[in-house]
Amino acid sequence: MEFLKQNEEKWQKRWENAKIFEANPDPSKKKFFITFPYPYMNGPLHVGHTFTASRVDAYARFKRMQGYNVLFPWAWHWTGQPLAGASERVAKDDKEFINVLKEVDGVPEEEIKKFADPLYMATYYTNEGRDSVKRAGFSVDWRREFNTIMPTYQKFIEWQYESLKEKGYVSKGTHPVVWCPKCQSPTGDHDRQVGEGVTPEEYTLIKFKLDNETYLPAATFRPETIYGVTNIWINPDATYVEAQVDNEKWVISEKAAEKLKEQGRVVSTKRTFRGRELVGKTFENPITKDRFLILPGWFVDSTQATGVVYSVPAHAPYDWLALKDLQEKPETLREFGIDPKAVKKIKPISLIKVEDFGDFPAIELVEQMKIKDQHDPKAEEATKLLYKKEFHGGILKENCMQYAGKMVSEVKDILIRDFRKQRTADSMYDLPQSVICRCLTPCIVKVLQDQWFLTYTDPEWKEKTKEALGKMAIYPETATQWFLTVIDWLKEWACARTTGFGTPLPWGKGWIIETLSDSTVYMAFYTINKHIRQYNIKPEALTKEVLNYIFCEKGNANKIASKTGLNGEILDAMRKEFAYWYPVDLRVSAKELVPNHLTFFIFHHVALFPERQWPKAIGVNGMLMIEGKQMHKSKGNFVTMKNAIEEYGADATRCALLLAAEGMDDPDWRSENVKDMQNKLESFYKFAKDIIKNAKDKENGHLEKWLMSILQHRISEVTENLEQMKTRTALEIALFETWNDFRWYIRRKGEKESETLKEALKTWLKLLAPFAPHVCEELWSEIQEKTFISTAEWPKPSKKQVDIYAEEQENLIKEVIEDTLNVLKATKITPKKIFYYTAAPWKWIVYCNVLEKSKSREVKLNEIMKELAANEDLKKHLKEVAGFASKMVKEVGKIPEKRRENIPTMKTLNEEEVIKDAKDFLMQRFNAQISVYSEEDAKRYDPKNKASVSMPYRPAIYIE
RNA sequence: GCGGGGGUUGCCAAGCAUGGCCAAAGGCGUAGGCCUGAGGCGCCUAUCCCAUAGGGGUUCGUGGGUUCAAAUCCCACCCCCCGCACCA
Repeated sequence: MEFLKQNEEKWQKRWENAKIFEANPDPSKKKFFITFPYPYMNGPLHVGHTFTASRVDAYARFKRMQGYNVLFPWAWHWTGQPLAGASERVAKDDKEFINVLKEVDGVPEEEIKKFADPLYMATYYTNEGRDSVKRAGFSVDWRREFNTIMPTYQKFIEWQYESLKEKGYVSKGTHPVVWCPKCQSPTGDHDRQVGEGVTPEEYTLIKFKLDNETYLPAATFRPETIYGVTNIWINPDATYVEAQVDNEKWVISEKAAEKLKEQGRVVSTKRTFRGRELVGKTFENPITKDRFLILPGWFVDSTQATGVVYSVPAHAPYDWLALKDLQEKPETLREFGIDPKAVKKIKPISLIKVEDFGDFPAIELVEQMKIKDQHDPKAEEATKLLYKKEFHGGILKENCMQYAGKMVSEVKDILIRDFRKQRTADSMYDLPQSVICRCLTPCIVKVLQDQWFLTYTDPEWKEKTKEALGKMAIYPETATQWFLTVIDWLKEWACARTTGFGTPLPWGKGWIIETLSDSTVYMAFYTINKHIRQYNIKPEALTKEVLNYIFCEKGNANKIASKTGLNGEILDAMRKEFAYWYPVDLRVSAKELVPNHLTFFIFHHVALFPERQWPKAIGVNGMLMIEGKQMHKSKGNFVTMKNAIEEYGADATRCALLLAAEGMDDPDWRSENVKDMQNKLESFYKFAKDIIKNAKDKENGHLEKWLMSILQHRISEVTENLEQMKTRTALEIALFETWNDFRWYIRRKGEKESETLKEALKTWLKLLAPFAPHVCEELWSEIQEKTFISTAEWPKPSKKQVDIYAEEQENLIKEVIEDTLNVLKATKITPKKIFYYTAAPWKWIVYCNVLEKSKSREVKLNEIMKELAANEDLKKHLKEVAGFASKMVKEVGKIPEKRRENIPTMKTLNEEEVIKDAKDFLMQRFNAQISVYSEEDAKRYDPKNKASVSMPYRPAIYIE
């Protein structure tokens, strides 16, 4: 229905004109500062953004209605490489890419050309994005908007980084990256043709001694196995070099020498030769000082690490297979001038004790798995299996010197550290698989020098961050554990890079602060950007002193003002604005940001701000799926925010998304569901309008009381769930459950012309307004409310309106229907007459008694009987009481706790009257005549003598 | 591999933390009826199996266990999703 969509734009304009979402400090009101991580502007906003932002907006609107002064700002992330990369592809006339921009992003032809300028591109998407956000009806204060390359923002980031450095959270060091030699830049996952997800791995190099001055560094992930070395493998056909590496003479593969040059080593090659030259020589184990043979190993990949491999046949299947092979080929050995007897003598050396295996697990595995030779693919499998097994469950044996008796997993790092200290070990990086850059150049590992890091390793910083986390509310709570492990796992983070947009590192020429590092405390910038824009404050004025004054209350206002030329009052206003809004009360994002952004967000806040300004809460949600699949531009299933809203309208889009998931579950966007939601909202509109139009009868019968009573529960439920960011549950109740209550009322009443319905509708609209604000606003105005529902007061459940008796009357009717249906179903009778016989008063006494007893502990029949026997009213029925009471004990178990408490407070329910009252309704329902008697009514019609089986809430039934 | 989250009745999805109110909410779909000129929309009813009297049986990834009692607790296993860093 077009009407609802037009309606949306109408209300968006009105909200804007009335400035109801512009929030200013108001000390008389509690504040609530809620944020959505600014989106990266290398493309349009999509339904994933819409999902998270809808949660943020629903919460913002909820809090606003609760009377909080709510600030929900918005900004745009321009920092980083992809924006530059994307515009470069346009500049290079990348057809495929341009097509995506046209087809998926919907960029007009004439605009695309201008995208060769990355700033133009960013501006374009930002403008588009702003339109979409407004069209979604998000309650944003736009006066605080910015992008991250604005000079004023950059002054803020400079302040942040200078402060971090002063506090000692920034360090300088080296860092390995996957590097494209041609592009001369790190090759991120997105820039790769081959090798997604491959990261540099650090090998330990054991420096075996070839002679007094020459080392043969063998690469390994298992340096503990040095105690089991029996020989070294060299590929006789590969090219090796003798090279000066820093101050030592190393023999390594030619490739390795090249690699080491990129890893901060000074390498000069002295001599190049074939591997076979080394074969047959001996070397010394630097730990045990034993000497062993170098043997030919064709399986050695000289392009991997140093091209030198040491052999531990007891624990490495490949080594055992290769050794066995050679032992059976004396002629090959002779070719290399090796005495076959010497090789025959080589015995595996056992050094790890591991469950399920004897001394030589590698040999056992080779036999068990029937691995033929080193070319058998099962050899790889066996290697992995054994590695895992020995790492987790292995214990080092006697021959491992001071490490004997320790678990492999716990001693590994210590051992590496010790070996390196003794200078018997070194390290190098390499890629476990090949990585090829988009430019088709094979990548290498480069160790970047002079890299700047955020020292997330700092134990005190970690501790403080955990403390902050402990004080925060995390929605859902299950995400807390994840945050904790991330805080522990985080290592030093390279916070600067050399290309792309961003704020230059204030002290490091050529470095730009990286995207995930310039977006951690910028929420503080929202608080002052209002003034910066309003008074056109120049970036030069935002000096360190000014910002220290605003954010840290350091310095003297007058002095700072006169020094910078800033108006002192404005300076103070900024300081107050920050002090008013901070801390951030809630930040919400998808779960993919937990391991980086959201955790950084906590880290930086605790580093820069005092405890009272630490964030209060984080909400985490799932990742949006499209028709059950991940959304990807390349998969052609990319849905933009703009398109979604154009097609379905803002309210339907929001509600469909919110209804799809909560917690960390992934919501699924299904166009069918959204379409359906659109229909639902339309019929909701009609339904509500009908109520408004027809409201005239002012009655206050039990049905009215029932409706108002139920509504109070709905208010509590929606409020409680929303409070916990359970947006799905909250919406489900606000929309569907409440709707069902209204339907029940109307059906029972037989018409919908009551004033009570309209009153209830007002509350219902409020409960729904955070989710579907536009349609609610429209209906609110049709009730002739002059205010905005967006700023109306959130309903509070009223105890006075809760009417247990009215609720129980309807519970009785529902149970009567259920039982009747069951009988009809079992008997397959088409009823003409239905007779109900309600339980006698004495049964109610017993029933309530049992209920009361059941509240606390297990019901004891004999105790109950004692009490009942004393009751005057039961004297006449004493014989029946025992049997009935025991029956009730069973029956009562099926009743919800709440009702168990409620029912006895009524003492009794006049069931006969209640059912008689609903006679017309039941008649319609079953299309039969309805008669009601009390069980004790002597004149009742009861041919099958059913009446005696009646129980409270379960009248006896007879159908003919 | 490591870490985090999950696997519920045709589908989506509640419930599982505090075992019994659970044959298991709600929505969708499907079937029947009403409404309509016919649609769509809306409304009502049904939707694990059996049952001529309100009852019984079998279900909650798989296999065990604890218990009077398990979707819910414990153990093992299988499967799916997300993250693993210089990149937004």
